[in-house]
Amino acid sequence: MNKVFRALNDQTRREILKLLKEKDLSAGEIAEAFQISKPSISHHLDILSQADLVTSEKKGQFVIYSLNTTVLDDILEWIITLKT
Amino acid sequence: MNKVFRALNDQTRREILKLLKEKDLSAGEIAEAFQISKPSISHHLDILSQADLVTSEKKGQFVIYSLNTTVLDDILEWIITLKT
DNA sequence: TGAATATTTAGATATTTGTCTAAATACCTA
DNA sequence: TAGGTATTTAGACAAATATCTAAATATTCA
Repeated sequence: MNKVFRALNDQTRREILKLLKEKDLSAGEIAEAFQISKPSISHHLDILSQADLVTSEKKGQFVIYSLNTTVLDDILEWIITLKT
Repeated sequence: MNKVFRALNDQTRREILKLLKEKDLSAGEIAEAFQISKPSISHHLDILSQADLVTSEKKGQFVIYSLNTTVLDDILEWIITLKT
């Protein structure tokens, strides 16, 4: 859960998740949505992957990223427990 | 919301919130629950305050900290929006 | 095969973060 | 008012983080 909190603690990464909510995207398409360099985006995607918030699949030259929200359940439960 | 995510991105601070869920505690009582120094705990409490996750009130020599979970609603909504 | 495209890896750098000790501040009580 | 307790502030330092450019790797296709 540590890795998930860590991954969520960055505006760029949170926006990447929002983008992937709409549809799967290649690394390049994700990078185009931001002003920062492709290697930096690649790094953010790696952190999101480590937290299991995204999955990726190689499709030819492209790497397609998808949102995985199942790991957010632990966070939700943690927060709700704190609130109740 | 940035500050809340930031505040939650630390194991010690998350444990402080858990403690405060049970009951209000002074800074010293909180510090006793951890192996790290009082100034470090004070710093963590400051970050939690900045995020509005805790409130504090001076009671004589003591500063009593209380949990405030209302700011977690935004986080909950953010996560749920991502999931649905 | 070789050039073009997509992505990641490597290495560098500035900033942020978590921690510490020492000192300052605030309050209580004898 | 002086000494003791509680807490925060200041300043230092090591580790983690976000970013960059350059280079490496993987894939496509003419």
